[in-house]
Amino acid sequence: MARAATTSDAFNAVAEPRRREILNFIALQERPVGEIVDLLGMEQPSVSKHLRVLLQVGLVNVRRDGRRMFYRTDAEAIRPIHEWTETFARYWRHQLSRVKERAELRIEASKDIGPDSIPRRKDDFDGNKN
Amino acid sequence: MARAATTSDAFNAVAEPRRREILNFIALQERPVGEIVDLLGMEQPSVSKHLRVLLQVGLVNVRRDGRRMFYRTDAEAIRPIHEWTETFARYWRHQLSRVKERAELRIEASKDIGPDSIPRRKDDFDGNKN
DNA sequence: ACAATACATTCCTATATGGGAATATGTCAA
DNA sequence: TTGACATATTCCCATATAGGAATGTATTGT
Repeated sequence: MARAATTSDAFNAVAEPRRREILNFIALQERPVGEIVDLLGMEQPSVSKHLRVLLQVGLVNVRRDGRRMFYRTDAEAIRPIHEWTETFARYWRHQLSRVKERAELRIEASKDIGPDSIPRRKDDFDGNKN
Repeated sequence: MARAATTSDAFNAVAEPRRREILNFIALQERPVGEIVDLLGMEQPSVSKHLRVLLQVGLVNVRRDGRRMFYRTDAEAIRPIHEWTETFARYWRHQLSRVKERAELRIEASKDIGPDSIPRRKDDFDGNKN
């Protein structure tokens, strides 16, 4: 099997950086394609294709006005991603407090032993975590 | 150009559902590969390959113990994704309250004009948003 | 009807993929 | 050393890109 289609879900769709840029750009206000092209500096066909992908997974809505198509981000479709990452938030919030504690310990220690005894960042991750 | 490598960043790495499953599974506790294979019901080479991708983008850490390799999710690497989605959270929170308001209005209205005048969901998005 | 404008689609191609199968590597135990 | 165990890697292939270039389609103004 090959990689899943970009249109298979929001996760795959937003993996592409340009598509995230577009979503950011049209989050507050709907915009016609031409504006996206101009302000984000992408090729028009490229933008149309990206918008098509986003539309298929429900990440954007469209509205036609004359010859222009106004696209806008539908934030609701990003929610599943947010929720998936949210389950991990408690871990890094945890880790953050641990890092803070350690930092304080280091400050205490360095008063006596000097800065050379301060472990580099890498050791926090490579070594014995348990 | 083809699609960006799965190893290019966390966004691309987590686009694959199996990899998200793995990340969920080893979030609380480090696990040897064999356990992931058994409990998630994937082929061993497949798990190894997924773990390699996750390792390359820093989404997991490894520790060797004898012949076993213990992997564990590094939640910190998921943070950029969470933060990107967080910028949209305010929109759907917004929209939620708007939906609530509208729901209340509909309830009021339906007392007088009956249920047929309730606009279908689609109209909320297609129509005049500004 | 016709030209101009605004988008969408098609065709092309190099490239990366994920799964299956087979094999290689590394580590321990006797 | 040898065998067993745990994991990693390689090979093969069908598939889906994303971008560039060219072309198609829809809509408006005259």
